[in-house]
Amino acid sequence: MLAESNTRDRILGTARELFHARSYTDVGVKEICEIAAVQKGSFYHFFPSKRDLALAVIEDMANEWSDGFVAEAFDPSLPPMERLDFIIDAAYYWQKAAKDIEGRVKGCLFGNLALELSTRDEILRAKLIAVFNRTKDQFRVALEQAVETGAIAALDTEATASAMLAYFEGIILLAKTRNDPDVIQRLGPAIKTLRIEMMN
Amino acid sequence: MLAESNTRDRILGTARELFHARSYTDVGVKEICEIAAVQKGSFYHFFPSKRDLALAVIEDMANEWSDGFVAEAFDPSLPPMERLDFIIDAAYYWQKAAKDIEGRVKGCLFGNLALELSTRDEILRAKLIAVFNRTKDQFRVALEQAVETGAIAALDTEATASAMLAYFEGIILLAKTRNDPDVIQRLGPAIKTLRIEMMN
DNA sequence: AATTGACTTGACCGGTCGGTCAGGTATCCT
DNA sequence: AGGATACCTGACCGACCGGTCAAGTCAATT
Repeated sequence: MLAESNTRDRILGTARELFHARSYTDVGVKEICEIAAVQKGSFYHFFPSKRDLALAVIEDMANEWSDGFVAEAFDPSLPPMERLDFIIDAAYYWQKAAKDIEGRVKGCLFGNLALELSTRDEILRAKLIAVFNRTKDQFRVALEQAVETGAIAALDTEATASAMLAYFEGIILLAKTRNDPDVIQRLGPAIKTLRIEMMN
Repeated sequence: MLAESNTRDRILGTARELFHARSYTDVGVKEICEIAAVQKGSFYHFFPSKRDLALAVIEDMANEWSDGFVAEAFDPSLPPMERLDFIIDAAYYWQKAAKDIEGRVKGCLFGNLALELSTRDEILRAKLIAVFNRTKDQFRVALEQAVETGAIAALDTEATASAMLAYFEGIILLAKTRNDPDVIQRLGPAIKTLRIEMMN
């Protein structure tokens, strides 16, 4: 087999786009199938249920996110605090591209799904937590190195990393609500001012 | 008429609770009617559509939010920077109460609806922006007074207020995803460390 | 050549969705 | 008293939802 089943990938790809642009509930499997040019029955050959599709979408996107977007921004050869600017920049350009092309700031797929589904499905929620934790750890490593190199004063790197992740998701939420990517550019750099001291 | 139509209020109240606990799409008007003990036809006597109900819920909750929760936390007799601790505390106790009673951190109704609906309905989105703006203005006033009284150095109060709102929503998003109100308590106080300098 | 099994097709299912409507009751105004 | 208006009842609607299934197709294996 040449393409290792591109049908599955087509489903996965269109589902990801549609879920991101709208929401899980708002997008039906019928619509996904039509756009992916796949028959309903084929869909259910690859995914036992719509929920399992969501699981696969998260997994798929999480890898691309960790290995692409985040990995590039958190480039270890960069000075640690500069990585924060990089990830803000990356988020800005990404959302701006969506706005320019589709007219809409789509926000963070994980944040969107987290608010929509975390009260409904524990397994989905666990997956989302794992994605958030991986991103938080990237922040934490950068902070640890910044402390080591003396770029910033000692602080609670674990808590501050979580705070930065929260702020990151918060400004994207606000940018999506206002449908204005500039929010990220304007508010983003302040992520470097967040500090949580060590508790004794 | 004694109660000025408590039917409408019952619909509004149960809709608010259900939308908050789950989501707009996930809750049907049938379910709302059953719990509110109202007939379907009565529902559509008071609200032309489910969307208009959402509009009314936001309006209703926004008033309670502004006049209750936020107004108390942003008590003008408090030192300005202390108000920030108050609103974090209030958010914490609110989410903790939900967790203790219902087992779930429900998050911020406005944030939830913003991510769910802002790509789908422009009027709903405008209403949500208005709510966010009112809250942001409360942050801004507190910051302005803090600068006036010399409690903090001069900064861009408008931008910093937006940043604080974003951080506020971000930690609530994270607390909801982790289903852990302590996230708010741990990360919340760092809201005071956020700073955006004036642009020249 | 026969068999297997992954993949595809498209009709079909029961259930639920938001919304409608004809009819009824209670209250207030004239 | 009579009528208008506000509110309520519950059966009903077409559309759409996620999901099923019997009947294929086709390429690789034996």
